[in-house]
Amino acid sequence: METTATILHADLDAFYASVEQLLDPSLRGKPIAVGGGVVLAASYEARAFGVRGGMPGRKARELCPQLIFVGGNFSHYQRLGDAAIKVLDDFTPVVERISIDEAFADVAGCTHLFGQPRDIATAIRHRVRAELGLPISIGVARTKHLAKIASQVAKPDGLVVVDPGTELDFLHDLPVSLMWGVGPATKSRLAEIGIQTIGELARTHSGALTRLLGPAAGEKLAALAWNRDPRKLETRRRAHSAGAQSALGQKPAVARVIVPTLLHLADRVASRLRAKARPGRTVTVRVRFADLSAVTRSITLDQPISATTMLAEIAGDLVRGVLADHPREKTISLLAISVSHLEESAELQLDLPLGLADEKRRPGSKKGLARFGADRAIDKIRERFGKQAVGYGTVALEAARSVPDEFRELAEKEL
DNA sequence: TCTGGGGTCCTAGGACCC
DNA sequence: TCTGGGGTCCTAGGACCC
Repeated sequence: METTATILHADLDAFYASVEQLLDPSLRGKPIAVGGGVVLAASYEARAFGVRGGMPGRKARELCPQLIFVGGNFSHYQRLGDAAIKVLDDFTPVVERISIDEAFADVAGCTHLFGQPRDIATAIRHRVRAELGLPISIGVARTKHLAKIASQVAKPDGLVVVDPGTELDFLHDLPVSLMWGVGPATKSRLAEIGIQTIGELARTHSGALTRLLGPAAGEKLAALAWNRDPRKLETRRRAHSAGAQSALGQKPAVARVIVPTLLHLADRVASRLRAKARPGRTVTVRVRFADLSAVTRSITLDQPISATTMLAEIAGDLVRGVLADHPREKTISLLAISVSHLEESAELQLDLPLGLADEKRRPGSKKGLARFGADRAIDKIRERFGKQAVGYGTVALEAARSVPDEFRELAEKEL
């Protein structure tokens, strides 16, 4: 069955850094990093020195003394990322956005209008460059996995089309680390049995892979290594969970630290849930200790919640449980709250605190109604005057925050 | 001078039901 | 009383992705 390669994977190159260089021409051609304490993105000039995203700013400066740190024009990132995706939308409705700077598109249905997939990809790259001033790389293949690998190979600012018939030749010489689902742990496990290329992986007996990686991962990698990728594009994916976390440095594990932090995190999460009318049933907290080891604890409620103080109290109970089980840990370095099992709530009014044994939390109780009213009031004030107008203990946390809220919002998925 | 923050998926054991 | 099997949900942890 000889089909055509119609799946595109488009990926803006060094996105945040490219935007900064676009906005300030004096930065072009220079090694720059977006961020401060942590490198959020590095230009290709900086990458040549080994600077990578996620790296501590201090280490980046060691590797590249002339590195220029820039503040981050977050609103422009959102605007330009959206604009690039819109270019894809002009060619086909079958677009699956992966993140702010990356998307799949299937052009099978529009070649009669715009020509071969290669021509469409070329046109997209020209338009993004001409209209937005940004470099974008595109991979074209029959499967999502191969299109994604092709765009990685195409970078920076390139196009790679993998025609049917040449797929395995293309794939099998590449390192396994380019595959979806192969991170540091899997890479080193594969290396233990002498597998470094995708071809070597393809030729490995499936039983050996299953023993090494488990049934799901083993079969998946074996299939991908032979370019068998059944995944279709999903144009409308909704999030299954929403969370927030805050790195604290090294803080004592006491209520004075924990309570306001959880309230702030609960506020971030719960206000998003309320805004999209998607309360959730499972609350998970994560506590990271001084040595960066972490513990999670979760509870699944009978009824979904999205009230801020309710969420903060449940999270507090879970965190206290964690600390009670680890009495020797006196210092915490991170707290996180996540809500999953998200439901569709037709009416926000349904979201009263239900489902706990605690008498005070029964629906219709005065306390529950009062809290519900407080959330509504805060949501309304924010609608009118902005997020900063009112909040929970944000001032106290200001100094500890290492990543601006605007950046956090860029990473949020549509609920 | 030991990496931030928002997500997804898989695994494995236990509880519980049929 | 003992034995077997399958399915689903919950919890905790790990790996991975952007």
